[in-house]
Amino acid sequence: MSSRTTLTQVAERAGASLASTSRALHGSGASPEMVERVRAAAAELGYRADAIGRSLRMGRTFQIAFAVADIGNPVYVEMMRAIHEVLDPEGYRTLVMTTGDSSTSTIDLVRSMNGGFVDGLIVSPLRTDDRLVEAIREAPVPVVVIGRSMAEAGVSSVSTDSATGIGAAVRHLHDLGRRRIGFLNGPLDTTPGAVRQRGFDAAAAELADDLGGATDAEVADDFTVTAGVVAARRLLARHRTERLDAIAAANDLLAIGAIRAVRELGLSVPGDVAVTGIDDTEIGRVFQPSLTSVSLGAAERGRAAARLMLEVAEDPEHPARQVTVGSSLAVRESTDPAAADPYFLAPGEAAAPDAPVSGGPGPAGDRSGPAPARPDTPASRGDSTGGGAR
Amino acid sequence: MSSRTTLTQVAERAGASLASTSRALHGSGASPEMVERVRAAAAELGYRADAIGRSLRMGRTFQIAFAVADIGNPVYVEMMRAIHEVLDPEGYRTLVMTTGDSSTSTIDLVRSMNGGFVDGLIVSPLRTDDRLVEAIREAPVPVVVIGRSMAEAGVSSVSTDSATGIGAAVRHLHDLGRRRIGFLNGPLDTTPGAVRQRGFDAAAAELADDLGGATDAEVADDFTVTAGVVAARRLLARHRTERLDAIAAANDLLAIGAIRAVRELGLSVPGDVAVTGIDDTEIGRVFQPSLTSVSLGAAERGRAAARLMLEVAEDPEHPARQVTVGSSLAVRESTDPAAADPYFLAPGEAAAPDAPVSGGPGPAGDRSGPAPARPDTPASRGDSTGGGAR
DNA sequence: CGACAAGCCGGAAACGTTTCCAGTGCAGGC
DNA sequence: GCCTGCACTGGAAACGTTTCCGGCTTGTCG
Repeated sequence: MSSRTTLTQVAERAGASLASTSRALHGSGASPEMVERVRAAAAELGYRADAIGRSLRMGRTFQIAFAVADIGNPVYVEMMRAIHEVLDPEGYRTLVMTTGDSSTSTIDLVRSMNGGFVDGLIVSPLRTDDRLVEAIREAPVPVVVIGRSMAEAGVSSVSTDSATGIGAAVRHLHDLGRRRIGFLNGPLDTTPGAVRQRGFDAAAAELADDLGGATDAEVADDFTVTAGVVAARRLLARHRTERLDAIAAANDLLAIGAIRAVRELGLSVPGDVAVTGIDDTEIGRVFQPSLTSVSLGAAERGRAAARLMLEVAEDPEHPARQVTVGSSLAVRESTDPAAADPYFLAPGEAAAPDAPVSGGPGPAGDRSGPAPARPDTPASRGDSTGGGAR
Repeated sequence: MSSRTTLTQVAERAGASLASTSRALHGSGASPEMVERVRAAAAELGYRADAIGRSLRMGRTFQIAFAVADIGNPVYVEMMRAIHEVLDPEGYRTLVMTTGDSSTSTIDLVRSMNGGFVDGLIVSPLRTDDRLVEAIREAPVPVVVIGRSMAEAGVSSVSTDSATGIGAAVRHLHDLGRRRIGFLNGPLDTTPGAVRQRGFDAAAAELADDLGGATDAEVADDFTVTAGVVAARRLLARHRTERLDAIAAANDLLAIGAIRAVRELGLSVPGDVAVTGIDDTEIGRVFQPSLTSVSLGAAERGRAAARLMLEVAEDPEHPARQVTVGSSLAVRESTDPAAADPYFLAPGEAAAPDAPVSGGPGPAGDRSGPAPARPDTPASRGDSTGGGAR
C-alpha cells in the first residue's frame, strides 16, 4: 500500500537526469553504463512505470475494448480468450464491455470511446442500423467489427459465411435422409438472425424437390436456451400430424433448447429428431448428446479481429481490411449416434482440446508418452472449406 | 477519427478560463450562467473529458481488475457479470485478467498492479501460498480476494463455506438412499480442492455408520469436463464389483464429466448413479439430466466482492472486511428424476433466472403476469454476516 | 457609507512520463 | 592544432485534467 515510486525518485537515486533515466529504462540512446546504473536504482526501489503518465504523454493507453451483447454466450467467451491471447503478448490489456442488445446502447458505447481510455474497440454488434454504422465510422479510435462486413464504412471487419454454414447443416441433415426439417432461429432483426434465415431459405430452396416444401421456421425471442425451448415447443406443435424429423438451430444454445423440447414430447435425439447447432461451442461439445454444429471459427475470428486491431492501432494510416473466416461442420451425436466424440476418445488420453491455461504443476506426468492423435479442435486447422460432413 | 476536443478548446469557445470550464462541467462552484455557457460550448464541440488526463490528475483510473485462473469456467463468467453490474453504475470499468493457474503467475499479476492502471484488484486465486499472500498484502492498490478468508493479511475477502456445501450434497445423496458414494475432486493443492476434500471427509465421517466406510475419492487433473471424464472412469473402475450408486463432484464441470463416464458404462443417471455438482452454473442447469448442484452463490460473491472493493477504493482508510456467502442445494434431475426444473416450467413462462442482459425490446410482454415462483438466486440475501471469519 | 463576507473567476501548479533541443566532452581527420 | 562529427547528457516542454489560491465583484449588515 506504500505510495508508488516515481521516475524522478529513480533519477535521483541513480544520480542522473529525468531524461536519461527514462531513456535508460525504456528508450534508446543511453550509454551502457548509464543503463546499468539506472537499472540498479530502479530495481532497488522496485520501480514500475506508471501507466497513466506514460499514456498521457504517448497518447496511447495500450488497452483494447471488446464489446459484446451478452458475455453469457460461450461463443463470446471463446472469442474473448482468443483476442486476449493475441493482444496480451503485444502489451495490450483487454477490456470486456457489455453493449446490451439494442442498437442504441451499442451506439452509446461506441461514442463513449472518446473518453480516450482505450486505443481501439473490437465490437460484435447484435443489431446494426445506419446510425450505428455512422457512429462506428466516426469513432475517435479504430474499430474492428466482428460479424458483418464493414467495407463500405471503411472499417476493418471479420465475418463468416454463416449463410453457407447453415447450408452445410441442412445438407447434412438431408444426406442423413431427413426430409421434414424445421429451422429454429433467433430474432430476425439481429444480424445473425437475418443472415441465417437467408441461409436456411436458400438451402431449403436448393433442396426443395426432395423436401417438398416441408420446411418451417420459428423465431425465438433470444439466442438463449430458455428462449429456444419455448420456440421449439411452438415449432414442434405446428407439426403434430406429420412430425419434423430434424431441427436446425441458429445457435448452439437454441439447439440445446430444441433438444429439450423434443424430449419433452417423449421423442429421442437423434433417433426421432436430429438437431444441429451453430457456433460449435464448448457447451455443445459437452452436452449429451453432443451437438452436431457448424463451427464459425469463433477463436479464429477473435484472433483475426485482434490482429486487424493491432494493424490499425500501431499504424493509424493502415488501410481497413476485411477478413473472412471459413466455416466447417462438426458431426456429433445429435445427428449421428455413432459419431465418435473426439472429446473423450481413448480413456486416459483426454487432453482438453483448448488447453485451458498454462501447463502449471500437478500430476500431468502421465501425458508424457507419444500422445496419440490428440483430438484437435474440430475446425481448427486446414479445413476452412467446410468439407467434412458425412 | 478526428482528433479529440480538449477542455482548452471548450474553454476558448465558451470564452471562459480553463479552471471555470472544468468546474462548470464536473466540479462545483460555478455560476449557473457559466455552467450553461460551458455546457453549450461542450455540446457544440462534442467534448468528452479525457480519461487519461483526469486519471493523472486525480490519481484514480476508475478501473477495477478481476483476475481469475480460467475464464472458461462458467462460474467465473457469472461472477464477472455480477461484478460488472455493481461497478458499472458507480462509474468503474471492469478489466478481466487471466492469472494462469499457478501461484507464481498470480503473484506476477498482483505485482503488475503497480503499473497503476487500475484502482483495485478482485482476484480469485486457485492456488495460494505464503508468497502470494505477501504479494497481496503489499500490493499498491486495494485487493479483494474471493474464495478464501484473508483476515490475517488485513485484506478484504469473500468466501463461502463450501465444506458445508458439499456436506449438504452428501447428505442429500444419503437421504435418497445412496450408500456407496464416490467423491470426484479437483487438484488437492488448489484452495477449492483442499477445502472440498475436507468437507467431503467430514460428511463421510458423520455418516460413517450408514455408509460403512464405502466412500472413495478420486482427483482430476483439473476442474474441467475432460479431466472429469478421465478421473471418473478411474473412480468407477475401482468399484466394478460393488458399484458406486452416487458421485459427488467438486464442480459442475467435473460432474458433467462424471455423468458422461457413468453412461459410457451403460449405466443411467440418476437411476444407477446419482451425480451432484458444485457451483450451480448455467451449464449444469441446462444439461440433461439437469444437474443437482450446491450453489455457492457465484453472483452474490461477485456482488459482495465488488461492494467491498468500492468501499476501499473510495476510502483507502476503510478497514478490511470479511464477507461470507451462504450455500444452498438445488435439487434437479441428476439425483431426482422427478425434480421439476424451474428453468423450463410452464410453456411460455420461461423467464431465465438471471435475466441475461438489459430488458431491451422484443416480445417479452407475456412475462407480465405474476411470475410464478421465480427461482431466486439461492443464497442471495442474508449474507453480510461479515464478522471476521471466527 | 464603510467593512466584511460570500460568490465566483482566472492564473498557475501539479500529476508522471517521453521527447525535443541544446549543450558538453571527446575522438578523429585534416 | 583546429574543426567536424559523434555519443551522450540534462533542461524543459508537453500531454489534459483538476484544484489551490489570490483577486475581483457584488451584496449585506452594522
